[in-house]
Amino acid sequence: MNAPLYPRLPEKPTLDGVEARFVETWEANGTYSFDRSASRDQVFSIDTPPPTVSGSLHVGHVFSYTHTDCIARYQRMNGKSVFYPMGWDDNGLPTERRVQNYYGVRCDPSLPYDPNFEPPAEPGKDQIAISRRNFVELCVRLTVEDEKVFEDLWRRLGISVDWKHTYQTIDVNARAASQRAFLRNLARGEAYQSEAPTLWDVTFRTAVAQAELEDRERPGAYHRVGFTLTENGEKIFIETTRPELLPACVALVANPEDDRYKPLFGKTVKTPVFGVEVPVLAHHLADPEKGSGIAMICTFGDITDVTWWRELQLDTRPIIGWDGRIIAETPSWITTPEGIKAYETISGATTHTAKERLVEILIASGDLVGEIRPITHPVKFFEKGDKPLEIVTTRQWYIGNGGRDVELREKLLERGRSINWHPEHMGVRYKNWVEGLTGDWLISRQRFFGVPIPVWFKLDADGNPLYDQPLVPNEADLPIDPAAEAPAGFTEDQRGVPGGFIGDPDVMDTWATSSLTPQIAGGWERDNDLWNRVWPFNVRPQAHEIIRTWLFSTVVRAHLESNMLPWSDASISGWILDPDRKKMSKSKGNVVTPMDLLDEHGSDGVRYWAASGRPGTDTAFDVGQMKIGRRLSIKVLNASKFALSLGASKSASPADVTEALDQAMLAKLSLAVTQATAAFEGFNYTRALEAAEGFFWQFCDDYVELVKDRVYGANGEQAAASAKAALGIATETYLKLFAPFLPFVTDEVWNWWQEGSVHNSAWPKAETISQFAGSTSADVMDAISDVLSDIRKVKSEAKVSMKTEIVSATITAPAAKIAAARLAETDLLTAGRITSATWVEGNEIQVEAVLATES
RNA sequence: GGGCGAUUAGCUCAGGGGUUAGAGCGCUUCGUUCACACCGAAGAGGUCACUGGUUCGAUUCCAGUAUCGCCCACCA
Repeated sequence: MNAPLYPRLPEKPTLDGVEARFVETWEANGTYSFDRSASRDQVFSIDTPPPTVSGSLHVGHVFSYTHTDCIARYQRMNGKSVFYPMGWDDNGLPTERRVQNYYGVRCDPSLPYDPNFEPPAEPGKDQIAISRRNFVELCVRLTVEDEKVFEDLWRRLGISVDWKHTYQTIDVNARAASQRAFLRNLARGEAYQSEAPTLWDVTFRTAVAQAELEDRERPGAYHRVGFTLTENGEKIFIETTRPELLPACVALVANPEDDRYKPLFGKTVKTPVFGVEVPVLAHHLADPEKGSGIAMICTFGDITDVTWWRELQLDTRPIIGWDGRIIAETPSWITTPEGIKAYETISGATTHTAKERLVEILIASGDLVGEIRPITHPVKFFEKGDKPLEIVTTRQWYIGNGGRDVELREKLLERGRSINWHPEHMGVRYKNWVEGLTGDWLISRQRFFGVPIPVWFKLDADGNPLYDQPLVPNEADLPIDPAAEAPAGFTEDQRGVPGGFIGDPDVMDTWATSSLTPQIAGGWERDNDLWNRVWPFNVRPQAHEIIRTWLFSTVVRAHLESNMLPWSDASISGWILDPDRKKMSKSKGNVVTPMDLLDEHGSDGVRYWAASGRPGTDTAFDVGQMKIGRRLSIKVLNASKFALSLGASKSASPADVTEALDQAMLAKLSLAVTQATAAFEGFNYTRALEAAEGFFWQFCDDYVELVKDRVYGANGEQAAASAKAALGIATETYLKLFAPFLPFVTDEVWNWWQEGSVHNSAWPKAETISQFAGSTSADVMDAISDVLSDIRKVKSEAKVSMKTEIVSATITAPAAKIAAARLAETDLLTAGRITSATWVEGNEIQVEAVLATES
């Protein structure tokens, strides 16, 4: 016996233990390390989405991160140094909530920092008030634990990130980058403060941006209320769903074309009960079809009110406070005894209670007429909130995003058109969003666990903040916390004192930080060497529902700071749907734990399912697909073992491949490589997988069967060598084609007979493989497969074993097919166990056979 | 109200102006136990949502309709 060709080839291949082993090997060998010596054109950089760590990972994460990983692995094999960092989004409200519940604490920014604070082992009944810095420390402590769990899952799934490059959206670098970018926006006049009507969540007591809104259908009711024309006492009826805002009424409005109300324009009416005189005005947004065709404008019931208030330059008469309750103090514009009395009954009440009480008063006074008509209508909510938003006038920070600047908007639209969208139609969502912007980007939030707005305000002699002259820190000192540090030229004991200063109490919107993920991960202004190798990034992978938020805001920041796109390509993934075609969500109880899936179906199996979900397409959660992936992995294991045990050679030259069948198979392989490569270049991992899979099954089912006998030497040494050369090239190549999808099994097989990792090997080149195919066409392989299939059919229909001998066969086929198939006639007859064959020209492939009688 | 996408086999999905529309699962039948029972082979199964139009030819292109999903909208 000769020494075995491949000593590492196992007797009985298995997937058991493969995942744990390679997770360790890859880490130890730095298989996925980013090569910092590569120049920008040799780098492929990925702006990885940072998952929210306060939640749990679900199948949707596994799905979309696999897509990106397949692309990353292809690029790495294709010779790029792949910059594939991982971020954790641990900034913002979800983490705050989790920390409050987990430790039983709440943040009180007015408290001083306590360096010795330790949370209780068990959260107590009453929340303990702690300083912002203490609170943030707890947030960091908890998120570090959560992030470990995430990392373990990603490693197990085979996500090929370089774990030396991680960031948190609350870490020092992220805070410094957010503050630096903000200060530059401020210096250039792109960031500004404004005292303006703001969408306000009364539960969280924070402002909310346009991008964070969602509509929810809520019950409401039309109330028909009479106003009195000042000049003659005539009644004008309006319909409103918010009668409690009557004391905030500043005008009535109707459409300028509405003949019913034309005579009233310019005149005044008095509000019922409160007796406040307000004008009747015309505006094109007033819809004659709605209600009675004339509406009351209040400050502020909805955002149309804000538009009217701004465009018609109306008075401001707010009655709703930051807590969502009617302001306690009776407003100055209510002067009649009846009005004051009515206001006192609703003062301090929630809007809900105020509505009930005021309706009673209006009914009693006869000003509310007819039936109250219940309706269902959409109401604006903060996407994370439980109560309808109110509109409250507050001082907030904004960054220009084109919402109020036509020129900037056009530039941002142009940026959107320059992105390579995958799939292409996703670009429309960007366009729609930018065209629909109605205001600038509100970035300040009245929360604690976030990046502080890095400014202070000087206090005048009376202790009033001078908001128009913010004091800013030096960039070198970032990040700073204005609640804990004093500005230059001041000392901490001057905080809050007349003539001293105060820190801006607000933090930035979470998107104000995550809009800088390329800058944070890429070392902007922190590691110029790294930055110049990765910026601008190649691709932003993300989900479609956050195009308006994450994607758009990242484009805005890059445009303002660098005057360029942050990446050339955007790869948009779909959602996971449950079998009812609904988006999977926790509340429905249909979320499956990813780790359980990996245990059951194997990482490669789960990845196969993920990779079969096409770019941008919502995909059904389907364990069937995972089982197929697992089956494919096992097939790769067995087929490879067989090919190698047959003597597949490691280093063949084109001259070795002399047999037509072998050449035809390699021609097919070359075609598959061409298709897979083109698909990957277009970010279409699914099509690349299909190309690999299509080849592989034909290779297993037909080619291997056809060469079995020849490779053992049935037709001589040279014919056997040809098969061994072809088997070797095919095995090496399909392992590479599958490597981005099935990283574990492919590296396992690679290790049996090659050095290093398949993931660091070179992506196959179609031209190289076609040299081995010579002039033989890929069609020849298909013709042979077709005839082989018909030979099997004869046996299958006769219900006999495939091993049954055929004494003689008549094979009918079109001339071209005959010519092609006969190039491999010997292999075909051997595999079909056909003693003699007659070839006849005809329209269709058909095999008639005389079967040997079974012994 | 505006926009985008989808509608193809029982199921999950590909495809594409040109013979007979594909894959996997499931199903039926058969086979096999020195590559693979986490196996193999063969087979059955489709009016390509509907209505028009362009074309020699439409499942494919165009227009409209319906249903579903998503995004957006000024929600009195």
